[in-house]
Amino acid sequence: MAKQRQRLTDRKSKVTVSDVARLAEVSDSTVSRIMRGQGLVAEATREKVMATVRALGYVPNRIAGSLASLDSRLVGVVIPSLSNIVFPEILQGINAGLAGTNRQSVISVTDYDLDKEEVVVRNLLAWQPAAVLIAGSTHTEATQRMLENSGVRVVEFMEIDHKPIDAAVGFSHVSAGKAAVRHLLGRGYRRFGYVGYGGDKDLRALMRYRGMRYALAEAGLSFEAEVVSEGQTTVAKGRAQTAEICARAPDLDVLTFSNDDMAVGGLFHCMSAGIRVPDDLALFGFNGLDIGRALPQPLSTIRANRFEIGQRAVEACLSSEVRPDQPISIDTGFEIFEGATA
Amino acid sequence: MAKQRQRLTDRKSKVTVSDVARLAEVSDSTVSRIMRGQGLVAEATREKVMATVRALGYVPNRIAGSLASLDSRLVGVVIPSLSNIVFPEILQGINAGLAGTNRQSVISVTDYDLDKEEVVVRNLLAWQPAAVLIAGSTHTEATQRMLENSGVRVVEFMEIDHKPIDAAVGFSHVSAGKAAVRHLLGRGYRRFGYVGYGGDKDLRALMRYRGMRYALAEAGLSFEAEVVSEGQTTVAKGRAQTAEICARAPDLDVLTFSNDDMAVGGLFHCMSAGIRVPDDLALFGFNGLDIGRALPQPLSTIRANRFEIGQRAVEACLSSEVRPDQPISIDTGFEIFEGATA
DNA sequence: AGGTGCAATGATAGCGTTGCCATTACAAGC
DNA sequence: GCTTGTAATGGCAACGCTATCATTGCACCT
Repeated sequence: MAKQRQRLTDRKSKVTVSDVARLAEVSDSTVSRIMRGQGLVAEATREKVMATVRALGYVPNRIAGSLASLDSRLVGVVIPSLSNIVFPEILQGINAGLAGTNRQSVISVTDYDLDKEEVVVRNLLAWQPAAVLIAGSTHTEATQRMLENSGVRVVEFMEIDHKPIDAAVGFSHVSAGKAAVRHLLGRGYRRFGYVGYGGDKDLRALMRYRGMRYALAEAGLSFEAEVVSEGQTTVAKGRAQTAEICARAPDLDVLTFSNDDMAVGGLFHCMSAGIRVPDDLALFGFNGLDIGRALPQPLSTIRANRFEIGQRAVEACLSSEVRPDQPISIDTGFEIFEGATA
Repeated sequence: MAKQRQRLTDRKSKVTVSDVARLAEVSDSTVSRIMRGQGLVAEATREKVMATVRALGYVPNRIAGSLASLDSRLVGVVIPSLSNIVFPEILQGINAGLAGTNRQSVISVTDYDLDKEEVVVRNLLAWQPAAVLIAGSTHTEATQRMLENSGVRVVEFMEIDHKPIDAAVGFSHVSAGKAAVRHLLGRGYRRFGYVGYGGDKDLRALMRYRGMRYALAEAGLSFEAEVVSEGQTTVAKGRAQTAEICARAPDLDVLTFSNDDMAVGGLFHCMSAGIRVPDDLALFGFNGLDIGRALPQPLSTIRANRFEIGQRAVEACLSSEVRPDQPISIDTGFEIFEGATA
């Protein structure tokens, strides 16, 4: 005699396929087929079932569905921050790429912390995603191993300076740093200062910085002053740090910033302090943000197409279920925007 | 004789609890207990099992776990946009509130489109979230019904101008609009212009606008000119639209903007056009963004604590599994930031 | 010796769906 | 009439885990 277990049932009197099937006088299979829009179903049956679906307010349980079909339709996205406008822009590209597919993104934020990234990746993989899109190519050993062993497609976006696990989409930050400095050297600047943030947390900012130093060294130069802060990038920080570097090293030609937010802050300082830009001091940002273009004096900067990075990252992982034989890198490039501040 | 079905097995040679259990010579239950950190387990057993977990690279399948325990540990978050900095800030508050709990957020974006919101909510509910946090209180009828019938906790954040389904966290945008205008009237401004975006999409901007009109009408006044655009808020748009309104109505005292982005653009236009702020023309924004404070001339605006909104929204829905008898509204308030542009 | 209580572990039935057949109904062809 | 083919539907195990008992082993009492 079967013992009747009670379990957590009664919980929320959820409506299930079986409820719908019973009321519509069809089998579970038929309801399932209709809800998924797959397989052959007579029009009359479909209407009858849909009517009861509406009547009962049935919402399919994707958790059960994913378990049964062994496909979660999820794409995990791992980014370091949401407050840096750059990442929301990439997310828009990702969502655009995902639109029309039946895939859905799940976003996790690491706060530029590789240990947090490890936790976040573990949690993500537990949801059996079809693919993982992750910012950057520097991870803890454990993260690296998890991603490799997971078997799912992994696209590392933002940078292509390292060899990817599976695929990478972005551009070379080292090259971008070099390009910025070479451009400024070409315009005659010689006395460089650097204003940055993120310390050793924002690894891409660090790579650009390295590229800049490399290009300076080529010309027998180096940064004559640097002011770097921790934490997130803000206009206010850029302003304060620019004030500081100006006080510390008054004879600089040009300041390069870790990004546009900071550079805009720098410009605001100059406006307030009566420093003429670019005659007294030139400013050069990075990212090509909207705000830089709208300034009274458009900001000189390097522009990268972030929306495209997101979109192509999605394409890269949706193109095939299996990883390529050789890791692939997709270069989305960058361009110098001359502006009026350098 | 049992027929041996093949099914999609072999798929990814996934490691399961049973695999771990067999190798560690314990039962599935014990492995499960250890992975969840619940129930009594001898230290020696734990170590033995964890060793095999590491050896096999076992990652628990949360899909199966959620189905079995009838608890997904997911909190759905629905926001209109990621490019409007305001929402990432709220997300940070939400993540902060979720930290330490075992809950995890899942973010969906609606692009200020109520029909898209409906789709997004349906997809979210299919994942059986423990709660749904959704921006705003205006939804399609179907969305409203789904949320009501889902039985899960629902927190509508950003505004408290409407009666919520379950709970609301935010402030009154109508009051904020009124407060802005009354403040400006108090400072002697009489000839008002409005520069906005979002048309009838951004419903909260619209409510603030209504509040402004109401307060103007109280004083026997109205907007003498308005320039409104579609789409998302940008500094560039603010600049262009300010130029337009200045050309169209040169005698205005003060411009109120739908938000700070637009107002910053307005200030940039004034700088370029040689319009003295606030003597020739005063500017008043909304949101209290970081950039407004860092300007050479701090932007006059209204500040709301968005991080707190996110955090308290989480608190509200985690405090209890069941809805309160009466819908509750939590007012996080706002404050006028005097600044130097009005 | 025989109970008692508790720590530790095991066995198993679901959780709500879907994949994979099997089955039915009915029209067309011989 | 009897296959044969195809559209439509049904039955049921399996997905990987956890909730809920049941059981075992052992120290400690009386």
